Amino acid sequence: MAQARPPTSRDVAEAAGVSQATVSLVLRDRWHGRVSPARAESVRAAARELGYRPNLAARSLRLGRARTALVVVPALTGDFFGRVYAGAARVAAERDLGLVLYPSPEGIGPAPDPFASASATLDGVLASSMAAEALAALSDAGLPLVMLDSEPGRAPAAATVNPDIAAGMRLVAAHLLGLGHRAITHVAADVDSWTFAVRAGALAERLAAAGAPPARTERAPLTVRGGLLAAERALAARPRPTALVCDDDVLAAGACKAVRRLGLRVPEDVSVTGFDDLALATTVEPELTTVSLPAEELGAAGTRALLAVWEGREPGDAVLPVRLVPRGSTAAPPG
Amino acid sequence: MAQARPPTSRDVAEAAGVSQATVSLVLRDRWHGRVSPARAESVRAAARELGYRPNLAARSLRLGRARTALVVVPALTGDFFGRVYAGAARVAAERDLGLVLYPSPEGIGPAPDPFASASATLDGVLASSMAAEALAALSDAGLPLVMLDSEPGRAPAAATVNPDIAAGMRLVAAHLLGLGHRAITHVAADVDSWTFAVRAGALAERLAAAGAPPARTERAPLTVRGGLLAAERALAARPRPTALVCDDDVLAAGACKAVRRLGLRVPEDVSVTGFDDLALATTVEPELTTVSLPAEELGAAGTRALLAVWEGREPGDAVLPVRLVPRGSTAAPPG
DNA sequence: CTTCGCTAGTACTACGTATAACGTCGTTGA
DNA sequence: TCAACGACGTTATACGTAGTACTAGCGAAG
Repeated sequence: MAQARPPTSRDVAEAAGVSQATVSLVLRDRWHGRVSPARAESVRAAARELGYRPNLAARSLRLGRARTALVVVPALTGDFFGRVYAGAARVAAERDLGLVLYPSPEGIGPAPDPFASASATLDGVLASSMAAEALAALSDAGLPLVMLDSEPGRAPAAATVNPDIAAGMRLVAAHLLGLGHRAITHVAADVDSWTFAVRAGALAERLAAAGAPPARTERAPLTVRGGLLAAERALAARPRPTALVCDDDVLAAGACKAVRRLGLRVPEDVSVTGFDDLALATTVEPELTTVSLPAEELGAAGTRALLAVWEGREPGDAVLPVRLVPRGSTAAPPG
Repeated sequence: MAQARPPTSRDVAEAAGVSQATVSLVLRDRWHGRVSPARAESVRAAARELGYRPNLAARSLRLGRARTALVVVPALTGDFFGRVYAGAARVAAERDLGLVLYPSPEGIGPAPDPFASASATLDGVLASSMAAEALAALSDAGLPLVMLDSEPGRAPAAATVNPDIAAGMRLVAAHLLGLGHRAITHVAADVDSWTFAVRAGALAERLAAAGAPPARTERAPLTVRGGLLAAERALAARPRPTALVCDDDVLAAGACKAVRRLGLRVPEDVSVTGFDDLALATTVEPELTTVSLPAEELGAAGTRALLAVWEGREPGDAVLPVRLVPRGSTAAPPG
């Protein structure tokens, strides 16, 4: 039978015939030169025997910190932030720190207090800029904050980690220009966020640099249906665009549907590009030409930045390289 | 300037000119008849003024419990468990309890200790059966455990909450039989899990009840590519099946790809059904006929079951209704 | 005028941990 | 011979909270 009450360090001490202080010293690996190796081993054995787990609440209380960060991501509806979290969790496991995942319930329901729902002492926050609602509550808490995919240098973030969105959009533009496209419509996410502003800016800039006409723009909510409707509007214009540059793979999936709904083909009649390289990109047909973002590395770098802050170093802003992944949704324009 | 150290209940007491005990009484709403309304209000005002937040570590330590549950889900790669969590979070917010999300990094990396990574005192676990790795570590912790999508009545789960998978698969079978299909192949998830065994059993049973020939079976890893390869094998058989029943929408998406890769059409030549009604189901073309599971309700009911356990009631096993969603991927067989 | 009861609080303690400060031996150098 | 020292542990305390047991004051009942 398991005991009703979980064993404490005092129970371990009693079992090993030492004081509670010694147990703490041994299990925290602070015993070298202060406890004999034999005793240390017997303490560890007793702890193992009893199935001792340190009470994290007591530890946090005593230490005044918890080596734990809150990871704030948008509502979990895709695979992108799952990958970000996986990267963060990998680093966290290596460096022995805790992560509490907080999926901001944007548009799903009222946001519970991130702190209360975390139920733990937090001493850092790693947040995606997409989780705007939750950030307000967090900003005035005085915790070190590392932002993912957010404008560098803006307080109160101690550091930012960004994929090189601008370079990605330039690669998309160059790819389409190289195929011969000139009539391009930008299916833009209807979200007021720096990351999307950067996409628009980089696209315009690259087209201008090539002497191509500027892209038209259709705004769309960040859903498949949003992409579909925006693309339908875009394709109704004359002359018809030969390429649709979408801010996101989800929008691109919708755009592909719109193209076919009008009796046209992707990519023969209209090329479509996505962004993010979600699982979705290789699920739909044709598979999407898109920009692959280093999601895992984003989470990992963010976590390292937070560790840097804790250790008193200045992490600075990081920009991670991205990659164009040409697939079946782009081809030379017709004619 | 914010203070270096966050304010404690003692700071609030000093500001309000009362004792720390009074602060605790007032803020925990245990003051009725023990503290005058005027004093109570002044305490609340002082707390607001200072931006007081109770130290959760201290509270957990004192109370010996945290009203916090660990939610164990498989690695976050789709939208299903995001919805489960949203449902759980909704109930948690209503009933004032904390949830810590633990995405089991199956196949992604080594599993960190669920307890250590939660960084909080836990007194319950809500777990999906799909997160097998993490469950081993959890099972011997002596915490109340509510399982989602798992065989009822198996220890150590205190309760289970399941969508009515068997009914769902019977609906699929009836739907296809009604359309006239007789040559059916089951594209089965190659995962040793109760939930998939139930699917196979219900399909076989329903076909037999209708006097139809039994389904053939092709096993597939739970990926788009897995579904594609399995469906290719299935479609190579003679006579060729007229319908592919897939254990999951992801497999169904792959199956659709396989059909088209062989120069056939969905649903004119081959019908395809999915399961789960993921976002994916309405993203691919044609949209998938599938079984919609009440994901949010699954999370909500699981959380309620955990609350029941905490309150000393016996929650019992729950089965939630499912719904067939006919869409474009099924039609009458050719000929 | 005592005593009871009620209101409106306060003092104090325990939760489990980490660590600073403090013994207590046996050994060693002068 | 004795102080000094190192090796090995222990005692005691604080972290912030919740709540139990107490007290003080005061009006009313006896």
